[in-house]
Amino acid sequence: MRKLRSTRRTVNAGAASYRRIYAVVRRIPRGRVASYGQVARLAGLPGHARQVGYAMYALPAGTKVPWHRVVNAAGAVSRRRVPGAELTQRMLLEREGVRFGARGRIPLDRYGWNGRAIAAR
DNA sequence: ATCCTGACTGTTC
DNA sequence: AGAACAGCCAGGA
Repeated sequence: MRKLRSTRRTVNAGAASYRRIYAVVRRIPRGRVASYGQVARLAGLPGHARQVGYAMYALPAGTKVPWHRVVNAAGAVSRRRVPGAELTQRMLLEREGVRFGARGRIPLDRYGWNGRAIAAR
């Protein structure tokens, strides 16, 4: 893991980042959601929200990572390349008790994960 | 190695 | 509240 440092820096860093990202996502409590930016920050990659999305995209089918708990900063399910998957995510969240607002947006002040413990609200 | 695209975000209009 | 911009990084062509 740490034997390579300079030449493969890019690839290595990328893989390590993915691991960190997944580790953070795994920590999101059931019935809570976190934004891509928040996950990035907690993973030690501030400002790399986009990469978090990319990492999610790279997740294999049947993963144990609760990727559906990651939404964008607006509290909405981000549109994806493959239409329909958004509904899957929404379904998974509703199954955990997350309620969606009028325009399919989740009130982050209520379901947002504070990054450590479960906020009262 | 260069260019384009994308599960994003904060700032500015 | 919604739209335009620029920044960031990885992967495929």
